[in-house]
Amino acid sequence: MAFENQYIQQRIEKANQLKELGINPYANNSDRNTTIAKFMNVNSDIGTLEDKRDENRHYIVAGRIKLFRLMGKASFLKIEDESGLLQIYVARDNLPEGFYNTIFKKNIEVGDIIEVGGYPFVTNKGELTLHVSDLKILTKAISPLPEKFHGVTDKEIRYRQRYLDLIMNAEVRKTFHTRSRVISLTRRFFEDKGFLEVETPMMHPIAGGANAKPFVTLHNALGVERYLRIAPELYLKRLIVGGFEAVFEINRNFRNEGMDATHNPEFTSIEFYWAYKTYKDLIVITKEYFEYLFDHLELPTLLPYGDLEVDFSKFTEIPLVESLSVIGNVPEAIVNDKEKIIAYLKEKHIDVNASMNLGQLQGELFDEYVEGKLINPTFITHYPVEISPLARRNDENPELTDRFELFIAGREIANAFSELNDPVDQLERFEGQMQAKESGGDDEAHEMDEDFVIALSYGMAPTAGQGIGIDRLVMLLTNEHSIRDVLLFPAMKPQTQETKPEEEE
RNA sequence: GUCUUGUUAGCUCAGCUGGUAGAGCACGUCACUUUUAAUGAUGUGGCCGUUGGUUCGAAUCCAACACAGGACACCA
Repeated sequence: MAFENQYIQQRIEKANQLKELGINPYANNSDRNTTIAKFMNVNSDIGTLEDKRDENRHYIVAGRIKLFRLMGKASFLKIEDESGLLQIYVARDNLPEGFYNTIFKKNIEVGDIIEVGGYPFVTNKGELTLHVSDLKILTKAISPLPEKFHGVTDKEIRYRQRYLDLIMNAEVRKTFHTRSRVISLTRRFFEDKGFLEVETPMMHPIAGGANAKPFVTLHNALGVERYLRIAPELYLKRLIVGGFEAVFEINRNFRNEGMDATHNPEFTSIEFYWAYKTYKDLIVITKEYFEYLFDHLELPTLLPYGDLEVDFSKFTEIPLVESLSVIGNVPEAIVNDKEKIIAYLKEKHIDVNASMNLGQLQGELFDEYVEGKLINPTFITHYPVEISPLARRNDENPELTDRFELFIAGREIANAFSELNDPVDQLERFEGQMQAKESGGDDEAHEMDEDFVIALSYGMAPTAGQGIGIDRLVMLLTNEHSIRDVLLFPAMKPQTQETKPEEEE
């Protein structure tokens, strides 16, 4: 059972005692009239006063008890609200007759949420403190909090019971404040640029827009399977066909793949599509976007990330094939020769499927020798057409695409390209992907989406589009190294319960 | 999916080459009206992740399983 623990039983008993005394331990309302941060701010002058106190000021604050130091007829407590931590001084003789001994000392403890009224003063040790004359319990906590000094460090508890993590760890709260700011700023940035925020389906008849395994669900009324979306791309481009010229969507994608420090089955991205623009315009807007974020988040352009230091004033560009030799130190003579790449990789004991085409092999080389070395922001441009089924071919070299991916701290942060708007080419690319799937080489190849090809057949203006992984971006900006630390409720395996008795028949 | 490390009180952790459980905090009781992880005294609290095996005897050794962390593989 849930509440059989002895400490919880003790606390339930205290809640019952409060009820018997006519005090509801789950109060209906609070008369709080300021936050702790405002209290600290407004009363920062108290220490300069002659008595170090001002009994004419009166504030009511509320918060959770984090520390309880009881010293006979007086106590010091620390209470915390979202804005900060405040010491309060509670003395017997300042409270109604009997309150201190029968209610306060006996039935109020660490973890409870209380409301206190009183005046500000500064203690002998120099700490701004609220001198309490009224105290009311707002919410009784019947489960005890983790230990006051070490807090909760067990990652499993922190993720499964995130509320405990948030109660105990102020820096975790700060990370999620930053995450919220990033999303809010992103929205504002694109709105200010004239983009329209749209919502496209989360349940797709065809899992398109990326190469990934989807989650499958069943729509009972229609009797059909639906896929949780792996990307919103094909719907957003349909909107460009429809005449919207700049759209964006910030939302979740779902991919039925492994979980690790940089992958969660559901993750947040922004995708935006911009008509009459090319990938070169996207490079410009991406730089502006980062500048905007750093400005508003007040981050230094020389940003530490673990052992690394990322210089956000130094965005560079380099074509993918060139990066193989220049950054990856792969011999220049082999990078455009399929057989030589296979031989080279074999020599380095890297397994490759012999049926891979040149573009895929160049992608392999890039992943192996270049990606991890891209610390400062780097736009890798001109991806091979074979690994870019939705991107426009380059005018000078049709084997390449007008595409880039942005890498920072050795990780992909964004993927962008001038969109393929030739419907016949798009159809052929889908067919090529289907072949790759059937020949067994690539079980995550892109699905055929005929309806999308038909949409393109009505004409999509030249358009550039980009996706940015918000979770990884937040990781970068908050110096976190696991995606779980920037997701409030990361995916976890269920904990095994005792076997259900009714299923034993 | 593979490898690897971990799982002991509400929390943070000890527990050696097997002899049947320890600390700090928290909690209970007592003292204490300016403390800073308050202090002093005293007490309660354990399916030692689960299941099996070895053994006279298992928190400890072995195996399987579950969950978690890390690394690799795949992906964003």
